[in-house]
Amino acid sequence: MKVLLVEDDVKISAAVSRGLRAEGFTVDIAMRGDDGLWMATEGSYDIILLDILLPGRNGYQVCATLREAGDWTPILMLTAKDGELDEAEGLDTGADDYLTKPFSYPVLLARIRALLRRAEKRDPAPVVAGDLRVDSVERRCFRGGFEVQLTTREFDVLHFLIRHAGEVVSKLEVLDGVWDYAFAGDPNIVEVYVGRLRKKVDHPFGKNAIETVRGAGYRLAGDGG
Amino acid sequence: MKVLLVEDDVKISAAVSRGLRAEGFTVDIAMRGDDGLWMATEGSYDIILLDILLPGRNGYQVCATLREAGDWTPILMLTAKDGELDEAEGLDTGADDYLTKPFSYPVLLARIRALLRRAEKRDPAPVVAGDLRVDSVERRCFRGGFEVQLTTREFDVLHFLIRHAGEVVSKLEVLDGVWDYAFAGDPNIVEVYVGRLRKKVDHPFGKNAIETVRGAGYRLAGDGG
DNA sequence: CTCCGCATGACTCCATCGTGACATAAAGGC
DNA sequence: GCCTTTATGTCACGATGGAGTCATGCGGAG
Repeated sequence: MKVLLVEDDVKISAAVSRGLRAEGFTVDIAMRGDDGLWMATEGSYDIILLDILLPGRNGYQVCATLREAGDWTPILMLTAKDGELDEAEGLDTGADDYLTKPFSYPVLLARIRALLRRAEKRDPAPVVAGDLRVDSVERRCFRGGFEVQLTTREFDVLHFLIRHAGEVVSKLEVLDGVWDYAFAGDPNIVEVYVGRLRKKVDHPFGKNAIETVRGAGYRLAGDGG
Repeated sequence: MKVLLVEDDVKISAAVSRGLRAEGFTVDIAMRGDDGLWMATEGSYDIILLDILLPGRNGYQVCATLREAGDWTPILMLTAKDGELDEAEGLDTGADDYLTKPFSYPVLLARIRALLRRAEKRDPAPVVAGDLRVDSVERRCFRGGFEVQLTTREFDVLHFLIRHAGEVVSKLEVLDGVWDYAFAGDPNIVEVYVGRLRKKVDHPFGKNAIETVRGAGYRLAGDGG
């Protein structure tokens, strides 16, 4: 699960991102409104946490621009103090929820989970490919009815592949979709994780679920098997 | 990949074009708005970088004129300073993105790549010719309902031919379109790949899907068969 | 008939991918 | 608090398939 946190207060963003990462979220941080907009447009996030008062472009504008562009990623608005946010205005620009600072971490987490559940219901992403199934809320994976134990990263990679089942996804797309924006490492890491996944979820016999398309990337078999 | 840069500041255009050429882009430069418009109309570019303040005709006008003429080449607007560009206005004329000067080169490059990716996805280019069909997302090729295994290069060449189905395309055009940039090698490579494609996708009997036009290039049969 | 452009099969080399081993960092048990 | 275990990412090496080169043969155009 990828979270985009757009917040210029370093203390808050540090605390929030640390907490969310401990929960297994992958967190990207933007400190300016325009940067946040850019990252939201380019990246693919499961949820966006958006401060109102931001340099570059305020939260309302970011939110409105995203919605105009047809991006309906769940947005949770963060507002510095009661009254700063005209709630009606915030919701009118297309935000899904708002939270007034100071907020406690458990409350934030609860709101995030609630939004994710709601978004999941509204727009269910494919979670099944062949006899593979993932449960994104519980972070569990099943093959043919039997559960397979996966680590956080392994799960994220598989989840990403299932959401793009049938498509060829390049290693860079996987990297962008699963790892931090700031991840500067070797794309070889994708090969490593695909390898680990194959060991765990591929059929012992028969054709591989994750197919290598040389020079292009990987393809998870779609409905066909 | 061909880039049209419309920019009257010589320092900027020199720096940008040098950088982009190093990345393998083919860069054409126009210093006036009307020249840029003409080049955009005449040539076929993958992306246009368009300054706002230009002699001859400003960037908004160039952009709007192109869109009116049905030209949907991705356009990245460049604006000299914050505030010069009324963003709403810039986007309303049909620009796909905008970038405020001064910008760093990596940011420019990232934006260009993002626009190209986006354009690739929304590109409704025909992917069917006769009983041949290619799916660029799944990177698969079918002849008469049966899948044909192609390597990356073979796929790219066939994809290019199908996008130009019915037209005669010269070997150089194929080279330019598939090998993208500065390929220093033997143009004979195109003949080699056409040969390999014929082996894989042509009918064992009956007329060839890929026709040789001696002295001019190749033509992939269009809807006719 | 002759020439030039195209077709084709064989061959080489290198980029890409797969994998096991290892360094670090975080989590958990005692 | 210390030690063990598990997870993440790095690296290097080996295997392999495909990209590109080349030489030769063919055939249409003039």
